[in-house]
Amino acid sequence: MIAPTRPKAKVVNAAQPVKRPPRPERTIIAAPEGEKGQGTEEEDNKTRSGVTPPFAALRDGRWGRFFPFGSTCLRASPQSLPICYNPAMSPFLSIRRSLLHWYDRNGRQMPWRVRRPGRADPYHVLVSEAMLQQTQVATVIDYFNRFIAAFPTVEHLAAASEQEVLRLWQGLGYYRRAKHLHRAAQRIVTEHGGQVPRDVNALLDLPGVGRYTAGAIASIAYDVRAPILDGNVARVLARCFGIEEPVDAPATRKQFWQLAEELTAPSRPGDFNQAMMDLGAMVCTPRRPSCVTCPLARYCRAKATDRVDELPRTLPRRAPRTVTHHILAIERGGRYLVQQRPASGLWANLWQLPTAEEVPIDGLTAWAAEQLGLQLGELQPLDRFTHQTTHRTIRFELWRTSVAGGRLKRGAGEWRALDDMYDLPLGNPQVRAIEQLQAKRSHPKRSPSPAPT
DNA sequence: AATCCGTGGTT
DNA sequence: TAACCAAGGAT
Repeated sequence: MIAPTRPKAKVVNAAQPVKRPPRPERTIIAAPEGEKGQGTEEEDNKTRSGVTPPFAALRDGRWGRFFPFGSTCLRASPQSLPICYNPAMSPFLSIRRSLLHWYDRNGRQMPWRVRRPGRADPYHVLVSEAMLQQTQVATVIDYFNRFIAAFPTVEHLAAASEQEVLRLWQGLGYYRRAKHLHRAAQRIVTEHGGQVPRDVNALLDLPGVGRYTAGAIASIAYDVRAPILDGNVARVLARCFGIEEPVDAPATRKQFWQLAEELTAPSRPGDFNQAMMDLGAMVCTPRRPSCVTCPLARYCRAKATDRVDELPRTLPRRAPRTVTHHILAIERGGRYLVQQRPASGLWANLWQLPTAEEVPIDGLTAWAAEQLGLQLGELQPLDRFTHQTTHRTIRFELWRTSVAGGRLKRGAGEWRALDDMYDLPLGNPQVRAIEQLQAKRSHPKRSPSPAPT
């Protein structure tokens, strides 16, 4: 099998992003006037039987009227295209119908997703959408089931402690989401009578709920015609409409939202939005999309111009910074000192063994005296590992030590047995450190540990 | 507006 | 395998 060499997908990232060749004027297709606003099934049907309406198109920020998919519409790829949409139907209507038809046969089943005619529990949608932010479906499912088992209703969640919520969130990452979801539940109980709001603006007012999440909840839980724009939708739109601008550039995000709003089906907005995301996750994938099974292939400009592997473009990212943290396992009478992290920043409100962040080894003694009020015994190296986050590569070094003097400062932590630490919410590096302590607690002498550097 | 916030999956 | 990406939001 011959694999043709493909150009790298991220052209913007590969080279210097400073100078991009001037691009032809930008054009984004949008719906004709008649399809804007709160559409209905009747409106869909009416337009469907009518004449192809001219499309409004956005060119360099100015709106004009053009015929859909004609050579005048998208200057980025002016060659004539074999577009095979039903000429009696606007492309938006064709796209909606094709996508919903595909979704009815290929849509995924999920614990929080109930197929028509029944609809999902709005509380379940709220919880799932909070968990799904920047997190894949497969990762979320087990967390969602455990979470709903622990907090079956919004009242249960509102009444829980933040520690309980964080403990169920442990391992999912972006722990601020847990705090926001918890507070959102409390406000839903006190301000909305225990009912997840149906109104997008009321949803937007909840902590942790942005434009995407508000649209997702309104459309999926209540079938309100609210648009969504997530990574999947942005990718599908960029390819389907051949949009060359970086999808994560603020200037283009506005236009993607506009496009998403006008494309969202009036009759089944919840299913339409989920269909776009399923399509992006299952067919129109970031790499090697399955165009042969794509229900939108007929309309796809990226496919017609053989640019599927080029789109969507993204802005270049900053390289993560590398830092070193020292974890101190301070033992006293079979227990270890643990403390809660600050309420903001990395692993906010989670617990940890005292960890000196970006402190050189020869400063650890002074650090412990200042932060904990303790004089440390000899430092015994136990483990070292690296941990990746989005913006940092953290090199962790784990040391076991004892208390040689001093008195623990107030609020600096508490002493716990290793086996009792799993009651506390912990980030992954701390879990690993505690597991190392457990594995080596009966062999405190020599170990194939890192040499201190 | 640019940066931060976690972890796991994919190629 | 290193880079990219994921049902984004807050500051």
